[in-house]
Amino acid sequence: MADENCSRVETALEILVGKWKPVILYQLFTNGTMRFSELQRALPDITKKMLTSQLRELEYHDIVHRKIYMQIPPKVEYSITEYGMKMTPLLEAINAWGTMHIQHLNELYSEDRKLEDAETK
Amino acid sequence: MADENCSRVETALEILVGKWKPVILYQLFTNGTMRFSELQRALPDITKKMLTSQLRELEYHDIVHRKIYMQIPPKVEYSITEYGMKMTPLLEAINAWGTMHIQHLNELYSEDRKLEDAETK
DNA sequence: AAACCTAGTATCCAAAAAGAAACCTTAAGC
DNA sequence: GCTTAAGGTTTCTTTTTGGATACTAGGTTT
Repeated sequence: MADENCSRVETALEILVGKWKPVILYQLFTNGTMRFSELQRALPDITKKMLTSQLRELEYHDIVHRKIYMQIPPKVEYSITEYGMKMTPLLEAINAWGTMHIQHLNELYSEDRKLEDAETK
Repeated sequence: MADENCSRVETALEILVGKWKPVILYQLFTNGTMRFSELQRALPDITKKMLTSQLRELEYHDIVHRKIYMQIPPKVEYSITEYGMKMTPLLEAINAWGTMHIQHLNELYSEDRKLEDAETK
């Protein structure tokens, strides 16, 4: 019972973590449908391998849809599924909390920065 | 601008990820104040090293408070800070989404299980 | 005087995740 | 018949995480 709540939280987190998923989701949420190469261009620091694996995981979770055009050279389009759209409130909640928390950390540790500023003068 | 929203999401996630943080938070949220050894007993699979490092990170983020009693043998108590309590709605949102998502995955991939069931007969 | 207690550190090692770079496919264009 | 294009996969290396074990401090108990 103790661990059931946790496993749900952990399940939810699995989908978000992996360093690149938030940015990938962000791209797809804001740009709608995107080709593989468009995602690569939008996220220059991610390798093909990583991009592929993260997209596959999101696809497995029914968050992202992968549409293959049978043509050469290949064309593959990625988009957020209808089910994936249901994540919007969650992402917004996380975003809101993150925003507030960055602010909070700033207030907590701003003393350090004041000292640094004073030293550089 | 594209990455600012992401960085907030990522900041929020940093606090939750690290495999053990959700369980640690769960313990502290449900049990209130706990000693180091109590946490160890409640989470037998986590090593001292991990428990220490996760608690220190949570402490840095002002989610967890660490109270040291100057006595021998040492006594240290951990608890959720007042600020940390503000995470409750977020944790509940993540938990709710996770619950729904597990259900969704079940429905999506239950075909496999039906086949397995048929085979074992 | 030896052993025990708590809350850790320190050191070393294994495993997992991530990155870099080369390779693959197949049709069209030069 | 060589190159290009898109969307990957494969292989190898590096980095990051996590775990096991031993050790510490210093007062209390045996």
